[in-house]
Amino acid sequence: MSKFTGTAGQVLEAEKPSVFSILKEWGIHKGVVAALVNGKPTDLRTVLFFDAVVEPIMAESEEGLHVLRHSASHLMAQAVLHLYPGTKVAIGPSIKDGFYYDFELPVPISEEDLAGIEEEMNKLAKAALPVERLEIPRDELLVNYEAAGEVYKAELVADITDEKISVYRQGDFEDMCRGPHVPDTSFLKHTKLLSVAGAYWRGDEKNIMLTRIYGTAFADKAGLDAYLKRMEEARRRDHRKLGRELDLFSIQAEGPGFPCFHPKGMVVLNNLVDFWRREHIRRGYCEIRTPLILDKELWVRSGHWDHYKENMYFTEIDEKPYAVKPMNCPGGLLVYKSSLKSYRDLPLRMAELGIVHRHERSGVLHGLMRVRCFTQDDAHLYVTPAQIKQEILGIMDLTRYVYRDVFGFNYHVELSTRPENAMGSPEMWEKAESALEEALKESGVAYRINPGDGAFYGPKIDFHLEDCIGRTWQCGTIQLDFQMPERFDITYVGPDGAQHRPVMLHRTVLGSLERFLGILIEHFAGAFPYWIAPVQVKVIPVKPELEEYARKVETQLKSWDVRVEMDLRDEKLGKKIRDAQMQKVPYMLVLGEREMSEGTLSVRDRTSGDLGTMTPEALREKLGKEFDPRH
RNA sequence: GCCGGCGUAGCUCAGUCGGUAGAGCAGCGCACUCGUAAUGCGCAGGUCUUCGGUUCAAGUCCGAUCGCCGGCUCCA
Repeated sequence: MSKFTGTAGQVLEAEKPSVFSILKEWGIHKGVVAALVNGKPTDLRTVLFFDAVVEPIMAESEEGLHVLRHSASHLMAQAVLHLYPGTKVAIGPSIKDGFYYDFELPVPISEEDLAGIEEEMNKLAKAALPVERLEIPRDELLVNYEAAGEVYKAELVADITDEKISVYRQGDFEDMCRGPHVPDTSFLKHTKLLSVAGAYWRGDEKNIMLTRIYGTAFADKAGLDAYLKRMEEARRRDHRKLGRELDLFSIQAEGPGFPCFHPKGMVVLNNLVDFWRREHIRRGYCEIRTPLILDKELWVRSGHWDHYKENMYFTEIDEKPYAVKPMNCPGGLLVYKSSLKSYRDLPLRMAELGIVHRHERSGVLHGLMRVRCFTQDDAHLYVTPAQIKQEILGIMDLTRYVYRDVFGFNYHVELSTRPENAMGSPEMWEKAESALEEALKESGVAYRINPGDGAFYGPKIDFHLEDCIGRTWQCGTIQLDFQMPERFDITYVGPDGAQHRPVMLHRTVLGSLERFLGILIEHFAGAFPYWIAPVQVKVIPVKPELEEYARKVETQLKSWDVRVEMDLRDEKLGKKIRDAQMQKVPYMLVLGEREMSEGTLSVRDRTSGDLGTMTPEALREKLGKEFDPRH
């Protein structure tokens, strides 16, 4: 007899019960997909012969969905093998919001084929095939996979040293897997296949490209429907679609990855930059601007030639080689070196809205999020070693202020460490990495380590913002660099009168104006906050005869620095309101005979609708209270 | 760059079996003189991405090209 304890104080003594029977005995078996046995995820079918604490994993919980989706990936693999005999299976994990499975298929498939696979999955789900766990000796499994021509599975087994490997079987399908899984396939009735894509075996582009099918699974229909609806909402917010509809920017075939900003997009960018500049001045930064094109020799000296050439564009001037800058630091260093620096100048915070060009591979371009020319809100801080931590904390404070307080974003922080093509000694890297980590710890923010993702000249702290469908984009970054100061032999005169080497911090807050704008568009679904909206107020006369009064109102608003547009088209009021709403203009002023005779305005808010009439002064006061980080 | 898909009017999309291109919105004109999310009528707008091939005939079939979309790899 073994003794089992539940988390709500349940107790049970039984002889070799299954996990499921224990939960059933306690009456908590409904909606359960697996269980934690002494904290370890376990199948419901598993038979226990030792004392244990047993806790259910509910289908709707995060772990439950993980189990469900992982099982769904097996179900999909089974269906694919039925429909496409000869398919080799690779790996099929659960991921955020769903799952995928990679296959080598005998024939290419497209999204049109997904319906057929779904149908087969539903058939298998209905059949309620028991999902059983087997323990197979490693060597036997390896031989079996090799004999079956399952080269990918064989490769995976070859890397495992355990004596026994667990395999899950459902009907005619078996897959090596840690589990746990649902007890039978009837748990997998709410699945949806989403897309098919290519994916390199083991994520290495030197390897063969497999076919990956993405899908998702939920505990019930409501969960699945809610997810599909959320995806739809995400598409509605896509910055590429809104960018066109709101006439913010365009990217033409003549310039792939090189966006054109339209007048309205420029208003947003200019306000953003205006805010950025004020905030930096407040925080003790100065601003510089360096050339887009500089002598190739500079890039050899900086190490970019050796470490970043593939991403650079080159040109020639008077038969001498030049490069288009992919980063701003070398130019900034030239400015630093242009005069003698004293310790009294440090920390020296030199900001630059630098336009950089980088050759990005064609397949990675994505609206404003991934482009080939972008404006970094860059800054280089030249500091003494003793000032490093304090300056990093200062940048983190600025970042928190901009992301959270000004725009209301969620973000997370990563520490990216030494990459493969790193420049400089391992000791320097260790020193730099621990300095960053120390600052992170002191700041108290949660962070995770992103190994091998540092810049070639130093480790970095990265700030990631979420877009509308939960994809995250790196925006801000703080990079600690001992290399460039050496390479460029920059110095400052210390209090002792001797030459000392400063340390360099590279950092951005917004990251790139382009990407940040893309994220702003999606975050606000195009309805920008008042202070940054391209058009803040739309003046709408009820009929053409009121043009004169409308012009008067327009002039008055302009004199208050309000960005105002008039709609003088010979259209019905409803139409003009609708158009202004769709352009997401924060305020609409409806002007009719009544307003003209009283000298008032009828104000409509884009979210709450008609606010009634007010005097121009009252409107001015109201607009003056709108949030603006520059005030 | 790689895998798969898609390119028809400014935008969103029809276009059957290969027979010589159509709608809505936007634009322009006219009428309506209008009160909080689409007034009506008319006009104009296309080398069907581009180049080549098959065919009596190609938007439609085939190949390439450029671009875009979803991923992978790579990155702000």
